[in-house]
Amino acid sequence: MAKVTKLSGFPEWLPDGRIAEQVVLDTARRVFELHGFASIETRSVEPLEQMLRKGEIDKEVYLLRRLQAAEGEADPGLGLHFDLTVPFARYVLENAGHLEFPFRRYQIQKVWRGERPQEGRFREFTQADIDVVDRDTLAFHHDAEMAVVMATLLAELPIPRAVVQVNNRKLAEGFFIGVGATDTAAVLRNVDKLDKIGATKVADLLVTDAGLTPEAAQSCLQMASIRTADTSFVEQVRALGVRNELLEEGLDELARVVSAANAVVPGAVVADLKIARGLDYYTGTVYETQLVGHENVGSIASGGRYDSLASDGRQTYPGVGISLGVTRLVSVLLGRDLVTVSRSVPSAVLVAVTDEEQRAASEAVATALRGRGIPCEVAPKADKFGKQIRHADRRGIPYVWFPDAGGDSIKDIRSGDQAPADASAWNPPPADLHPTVSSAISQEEAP
RNA sequence: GUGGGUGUAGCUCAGCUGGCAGAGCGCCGCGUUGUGGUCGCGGAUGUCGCGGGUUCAAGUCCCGUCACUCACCCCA
Repeated sequence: MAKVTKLSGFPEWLPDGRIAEQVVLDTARRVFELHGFASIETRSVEPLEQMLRKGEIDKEVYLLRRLQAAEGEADPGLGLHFDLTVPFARYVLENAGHLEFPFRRYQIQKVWRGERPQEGRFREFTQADIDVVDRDTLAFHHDAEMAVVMATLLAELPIPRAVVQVNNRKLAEGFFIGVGATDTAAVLRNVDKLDKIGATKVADLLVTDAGLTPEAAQSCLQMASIRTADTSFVEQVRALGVRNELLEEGLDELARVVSAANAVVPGAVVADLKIARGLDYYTGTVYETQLVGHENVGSIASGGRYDSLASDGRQTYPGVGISLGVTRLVSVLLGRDLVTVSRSVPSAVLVAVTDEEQRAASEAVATALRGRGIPCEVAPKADKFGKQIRHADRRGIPYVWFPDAGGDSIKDIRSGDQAPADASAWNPPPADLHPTVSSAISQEEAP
């Protein structure tokens, strides 16, 4: 199940890898729809100024240019979308008059980023995104709902255990202000490196880069190290003795998310106070998701709350959402051999061809099977039966059908069992009807 | 964008101070003339990334270039 990469950062899977990806996509759609999210698709391009608002010129956006553009022709200023949130915000503004609020939507599409590729980092990849958006104010319980839906989705996939880590930017900012920080963004950025470079180096950076006193740095480090599966983080933070109004608000919000989520998906959502996520538009809750045992590939699902997802000047639209990195997840599953795909083709049955004069008889069998929903294909050549069986074996097709004027038979090539069969009545066991994707390893436990 | 590493068969790679381009796996055939897998025997496969240079001679040394890859930045 190897990855084939012609152009770095633009992954293409082999057929069995694609089957694994489709399981993720199908499961995402099913779980999202089960929770009442409506599907939309937005165009692939957005005006540049939309994507680069707040002067973020450092974003690696791919530009759209016409090959035959005339000399001096006006630059359309279009780029391939960088994420699904900005296009969604634009869509909400454009269609506000036609939408019912609160509006719940899911969106599964490719996005493009011109970054340097690495394991789990691509220039073209698929995101599966859910958001809830409302006018003026958005009920807070949706912050817990996003984590619950994503945890539910991930729990249904044949993958290592996933943990949604939640933090709250009010909590972090309030705490940093409470210890005297002036550049809270710098504190946040450095605290986020805790896992990667360790406590002592972060402490140094908090003093040199973020301008904290050594005591304040220690305090921030202690706060950022807190991680609990329940609401006990509140007491742990309070024990550090920092007092701030924004901090209290954040503590309250995060506690509500964690307790509400744990009531639905116990253990799948934890409070982790070092999660920074989103230096741009997130204003409250932030999410990040790790695959247990594969933390180094980064978050596979992230998102957060934004008080003004969109604004038309007279009305603001707050939202909260989370996005699954489908390509990142699938690339880890395939690249690290974490899943087993039962076969590389949809066919459950290969109908053998006795000789080319008898091909019509084989086609008739296939038509009968297909009429009853059994995916099958007819052997491409009337080779010796040994070769036809091998053709099926190579693709993982479990059954070979032998037409015979004296009575058809079907062989399970895994067991070698062969039995008489009638194309108008035979059915494979349900487990063999479609390719299956299963976990290749036993589930790992959390640290 | 910055800094390392690697490019040899379909895949994973070996190839010494320059001297006939290799192994394992896979693939094809036969044993087994219409029932695969195991086993045995046999066989095919190369722009040594690309371009230039040094040399009697370059996969090997030098220069350039492209691609891939890892880390940083940032993020799904």
